[in-house]
Amino acid sequence: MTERKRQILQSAQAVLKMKGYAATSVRDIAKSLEIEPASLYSHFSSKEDILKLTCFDMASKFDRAIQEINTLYFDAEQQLRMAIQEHVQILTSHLDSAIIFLRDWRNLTGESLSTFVEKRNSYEKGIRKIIQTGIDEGRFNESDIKFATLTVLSSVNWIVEWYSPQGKLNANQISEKLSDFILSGLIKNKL
Amino acid sequence: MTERKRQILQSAQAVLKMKGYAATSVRDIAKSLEIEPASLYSHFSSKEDILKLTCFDMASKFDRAIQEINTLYFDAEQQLRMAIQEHVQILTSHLDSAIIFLRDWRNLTGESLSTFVEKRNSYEKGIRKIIQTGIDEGRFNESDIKFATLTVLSSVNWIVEWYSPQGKLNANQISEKLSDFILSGLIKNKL
DNA sequence: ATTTGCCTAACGAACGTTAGTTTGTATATT
DNA sequence: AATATACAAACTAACGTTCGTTAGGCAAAT
Repeated sequence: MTERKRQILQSAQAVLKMKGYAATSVRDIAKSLEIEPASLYSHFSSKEDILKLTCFDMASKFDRAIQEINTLYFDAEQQLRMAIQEHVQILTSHLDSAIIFLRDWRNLTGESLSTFVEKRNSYEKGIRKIIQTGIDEGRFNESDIKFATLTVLSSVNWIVEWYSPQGKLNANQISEKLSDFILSGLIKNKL
Repeated sequence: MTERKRQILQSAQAVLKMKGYAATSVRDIAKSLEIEPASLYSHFSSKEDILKLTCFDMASKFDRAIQEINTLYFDAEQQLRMAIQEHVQILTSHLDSAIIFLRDWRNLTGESLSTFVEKRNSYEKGIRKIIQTGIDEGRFNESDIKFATLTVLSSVNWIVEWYSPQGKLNANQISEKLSDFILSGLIKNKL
């Protein structure tokens, strides 16, 4: 990926996050870069190519993080805290991409869509594994695993709806608060 | 609203929830009803009209629920449990509309958009008020109020991403689990 | 001399929407 | 009972616009 391509991608993402992928035209993206629409095709093969790159880039970041954490020999609580911290870190440090990744992946088509869904499920499985470990260790409540996993992911992902780099909470403060909140709902013998 | 209009609206919502508002054409909607695109305009003034009706219908359902709960003289925990139950009930019993309401409101324009955001903020304020009461009563942790509110709403709203009427959990079971989870994160002296 | 990055011009397809008309059905009048 | 009126709901045909994309060329940098 050339410097210019990365530059264009970034500008495109800034536009896409505002109106959403489907409602944003190639001409909108071009305008933000002050170039002609056709010029984009020197760098990308299609509009969907931009979406694909963005979604898969983010997916692989999450994938890398969870793979690493899953192989570490910490206990479930520590692992979950780390996973949340990494997750929040990725979201907040690539906010434009993150918003597109979370909202617009449904506009992928064909093979891209199915591969993306696979990757997403695999990540979810990584989180689920941590929670399962916590239950097996007798540390977490024996709650519905799928339910617990989705609730964790939802509260983490929603931060893109309100997070601002100028806000009073930075990424680590958010992770900590969120981890405390989530773990108090998971950890045993505390009610 | 005539019977036919309601019928068309319902069919339109079923289509819209799948591809999203922006990616769904008027022709897609018409096809699902086996009528001509132009025929839709006997019932709706524009494509956005369908979105507007859907979003504001849902918004007023939520508004009605929170208004009622806010005026009841229960304690904060009971109020929050009720609010979550009502919220889940509304989401799950109007799943198509709920998905459009949550995902596609950004496609509203002009006055509709700003009015919608107002209504949404007002609902959020209703939830926040309950949590604030809990803190004032000394029952809830003195956490960041905005943070707590958004975390509550995020975990509740995310259920539309996985809920199925055929799933093993019904609306009330989900509300209960979710309430337990959320309240364990809010209630004092339990850690 | 080749490549990179952008341009102009334009393509066909799909878009939301309008105008005007036809059809079927329920109600009111003869 | 037969006929006229009214209205709802659909139709055909088409409008101007915007869409994503392609072809081919030009200028500057390597």
